[in-house]
Amino acid sequence: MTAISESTSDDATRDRLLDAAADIFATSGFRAATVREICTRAAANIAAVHYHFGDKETLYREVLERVLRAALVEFPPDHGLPRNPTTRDRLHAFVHSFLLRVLSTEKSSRLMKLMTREMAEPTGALDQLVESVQRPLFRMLHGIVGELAGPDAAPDTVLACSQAVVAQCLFYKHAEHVIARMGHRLPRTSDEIERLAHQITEFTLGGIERRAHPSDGDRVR
Amino acid sequence: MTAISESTSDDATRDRLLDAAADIFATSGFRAATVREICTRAAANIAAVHYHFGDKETLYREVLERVLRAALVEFPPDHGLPRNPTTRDRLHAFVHSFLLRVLSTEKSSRLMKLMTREMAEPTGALDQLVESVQRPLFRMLHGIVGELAGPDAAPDTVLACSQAVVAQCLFYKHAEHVIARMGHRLPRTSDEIERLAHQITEFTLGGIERRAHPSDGDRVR
Amino acid sequence: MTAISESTSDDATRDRLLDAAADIFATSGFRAATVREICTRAAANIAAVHYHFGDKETLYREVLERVLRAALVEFPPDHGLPRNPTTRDRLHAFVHSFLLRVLSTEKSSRLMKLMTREMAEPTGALDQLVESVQRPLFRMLHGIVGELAGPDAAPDTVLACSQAVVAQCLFYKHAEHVIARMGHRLPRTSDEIERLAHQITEFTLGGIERRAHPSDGDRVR
Amino acid sequence: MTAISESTSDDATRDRLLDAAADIFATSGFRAATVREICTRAAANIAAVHYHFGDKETLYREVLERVLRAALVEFPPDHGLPRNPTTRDRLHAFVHSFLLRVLSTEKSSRLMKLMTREMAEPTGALDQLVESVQRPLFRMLHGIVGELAGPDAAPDTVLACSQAVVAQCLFYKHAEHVIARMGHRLPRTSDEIERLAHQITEFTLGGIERRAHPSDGDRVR
DNA sequence: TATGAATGAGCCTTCATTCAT
DNA sequence: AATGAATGAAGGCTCATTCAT
Repeated sequence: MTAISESTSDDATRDRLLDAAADIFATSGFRAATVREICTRAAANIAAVHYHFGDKETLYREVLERVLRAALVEFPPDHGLPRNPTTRDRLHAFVHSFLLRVLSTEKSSRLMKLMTREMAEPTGALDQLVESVQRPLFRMLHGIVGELAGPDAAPDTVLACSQAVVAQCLFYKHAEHVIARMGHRLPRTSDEIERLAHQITEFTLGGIERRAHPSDGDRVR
Repeated sequence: MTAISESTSDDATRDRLLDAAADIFATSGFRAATVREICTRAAANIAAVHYHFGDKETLYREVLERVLRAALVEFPPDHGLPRNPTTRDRLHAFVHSFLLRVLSTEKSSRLMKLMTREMAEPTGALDQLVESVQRPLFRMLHGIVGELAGPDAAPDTVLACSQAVVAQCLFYKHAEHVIARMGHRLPRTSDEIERLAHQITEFTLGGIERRAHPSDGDRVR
Repeated sequence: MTAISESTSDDATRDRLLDAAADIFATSGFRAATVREICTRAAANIAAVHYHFGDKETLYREVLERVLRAALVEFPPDHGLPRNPTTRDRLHAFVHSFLLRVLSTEKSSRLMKLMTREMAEPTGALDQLVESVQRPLFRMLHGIVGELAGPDAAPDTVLACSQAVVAQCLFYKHAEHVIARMGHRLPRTSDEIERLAHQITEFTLGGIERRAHPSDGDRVR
Repeated sequence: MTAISESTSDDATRDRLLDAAADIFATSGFRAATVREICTRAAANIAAVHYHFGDKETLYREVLERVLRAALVEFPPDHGLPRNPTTRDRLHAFVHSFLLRVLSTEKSSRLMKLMTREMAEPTGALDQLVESVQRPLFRMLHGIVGELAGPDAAPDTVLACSQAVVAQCLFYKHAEHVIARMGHRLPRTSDEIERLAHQITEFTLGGIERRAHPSDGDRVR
């Protein structure tokens, strides 16, 4: 009942609940996941979720936030950047870390699908994530793309190109099942992810150049 | 009692069910949608879904297939193509029609979200759709990109560039809510969609060129 | 609409319904059988049962009665009796025909299970059957047993012995599944049924004798 | 709130459910019985059956097993046997206890009808009961009949005579309704049951004797 | 006469949440 | 602080029956 004993035992159960919930939400989605299953896997009482988090949705939000933060810590957007990076280096690092967060480990991968799900079908947990995580990231990307496009590029163009980068990165998570069903290989290993990062970076550089300097003419027929 | 009302009402209930189901599935997703609500909105009895479709999932599949086919009829991938189109024209038409299917009308837009949802969280209805709809479309796109990249382009490159096109088009539907929450404008009017189609086409052409002819050097810093 | 065309077409559907219902009731029991399945198998409309019989239960009663009458016609209780039968012959014929009705053909066998079911769980269809079929049969058996027991036998004894005969015959239908599960063979062929009839007859004669002439002493330890 | 009511009410709901289920299953059978009615009679919530038993069928199996075990404890097959029983005593005790289990108290009687029902229309709960209860009982009976028939009796004969015993005992439960409808009295009181046990025992002894020693000739015409 | 779409009551089950202990 | 039995609303589905044609 004291603060000490409280925080000790509590936190253990609380953490087990968060871990179990992450697994089960990732596997089944928000609706299909059941509080009972989460508590069972966490070796906790059926009432534990209500006790520690109030309700299922609050638990879900905490899981989402926690997972996203952990991924950002493991793979920050300046991941693997050299000392004096070029703008291109920074774009590549952004893309590469994005893909790593989204595709790398089995666990992280499954958990990141929650984000994809959330984007297609927001449950209300999305709002806070947009503000605390996605907006800063996108702002960083927007800055990089702005530098690449140059000072004369139209704001619309910079925005569209930035969105194209995000679109390409998310696609491999979002369309995961369709890609697999079409018979195409999904990047899983470090090498595959690195190669994909390179491809996206190059593709993007080409796109930006053409959008930013249309005066060069259409070299492609 | 007249011959007219007779023939009209033959499949009236069935059609009303399909319409109502499209609305509600689009709004709530498969799991959250309830048969009761669908029947109520269709002004039909609770048992009507079972009578006409067997179960909820079959109704869902029929809605999905029906919506997709209707969209493809309204906006075919060669939508608005001139008599003797260049390859670039064909890419633009593909992208433009894709966006129109996904973003244009309020109704179609909401319905297409079902596809996005399905891609993130397949229910089994996806398989048949991949085969009957998505694979042929992707093959067409792959052909176009192959022509643009030229005969010397690596197969991997052509595939990746094709995926980049799909990724950009889907993004505006898939990340709809996030885009809105970030304060960016979603293309809704014909003009906006047309402009976006142009942007994606140009971006893609730039990307393909750079990926296909890397020897040109990195003109962007 | 004339009486002629009426009876022709009607009777055909009606008969198909009765046949189909017999099969399905026999297989699934009254509750588990569905009107839809019966109509489908009879290649009739879903409303046909209501049209021809009023409701499911009336159809059931007609099936039951029809099956029982058919079995009694095929295997009457004096089945195979010689010209001047002894009382023992008549007992044997009674038992044998009883077993044949209950065990012989696959179809008849399954249908007779309806009777067993009905005895354990009467649906209201039993009353009329008791009166029209079972009471006359039992009266005949009671007469036979009375002759065998002799004029001095107590009424109670005659009744109990008659019931013992019925009990033995019904057992092989009623406990069918348990017998099979215990690993014992169920009589199916004519020979097996005939042998069982002989066994039951002999057992019964022994029982009657001992009950009717207890003065003989207990020869069995 | 007291310790007493606490420990008592631990499984109170579960027990009330079992009692209510026994009543209602006995009256209506498995299919016709509804979970709602059971819960209502047990003064429990509609979800209580799921919580305590998982589903309707598991509840049914537990009721069946419980009823059978209780009956076997109250009336074991050596019920009322003297110190040094003869084989005939043991047959009588077997028959008598069988009848008591099946016919005695109102409650037990109704519950035992579940077994009868189960035998005519097994739901899958029968298998375990056959193994755990019926097979050992039948083996015991088979031993008794074997002793009575003597070492020279054919195995077939011993089996058939044993089945005849079971058939006679079950008949009064299985054909309960028919017997009543025919106007014959069903044994209910201890005296009536005892008299019936005596009748069946004697009838069986006579039957066994005749089947086992056919050389004695047919004393009954 | 015969159809088959439509009805509505009801069943089993599921699940997040609550509450007495 | 923590439990787990109990709750009650709701969901998908089934089926005999009805009714307009």
